[in-house]
Amino acid sequence: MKSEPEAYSIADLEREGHTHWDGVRNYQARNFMRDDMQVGDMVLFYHSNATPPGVAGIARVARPAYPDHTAWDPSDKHFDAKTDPENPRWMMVDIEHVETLPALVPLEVLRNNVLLEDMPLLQKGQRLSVQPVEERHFREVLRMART
DNA sequence: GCCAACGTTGGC
DNA sequence: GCCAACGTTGGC
Repeated sequence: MKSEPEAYSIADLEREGHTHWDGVRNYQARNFMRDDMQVGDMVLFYHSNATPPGVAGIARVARPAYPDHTAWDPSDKHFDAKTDPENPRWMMVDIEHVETLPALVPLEVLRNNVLLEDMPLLQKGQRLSVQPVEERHFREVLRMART
């Protein structure tokens, strides 16, 4: 899961303990949350639009997908006038903090690891804020974070 | 259904 | 700030 640290960082998650992942307004990203994320699933917390960008921590899914109420709040940045509360369009999950990595694993370092070359995050043009991670990639990123 | 215009993401 | 990539919108 990606977040711009100026908006919400791993430090924010560590301080709060858990959060709901509101504001996703992309159907593919929503579908991953709604269809594929289960309580207990582990999450790489990625800092996007950062200097440098990279994996900053680990979280865990704490609640399966449910309607994102911010879609109906006209004062919210991600308000969507076309979504009907009777038929929710946008969903979110809750995540809880697991670990703030001792040091960020930069995107550039990830790109230099051949074991990660087919990781979705690193594919050209990909920009989904929620995307799947294979276990082998997850483990490799953690191994890199610990060395 | 096609596609141009526009908006967003996010690395650099 | 620039720009590539991609998604959405809306006219036709």
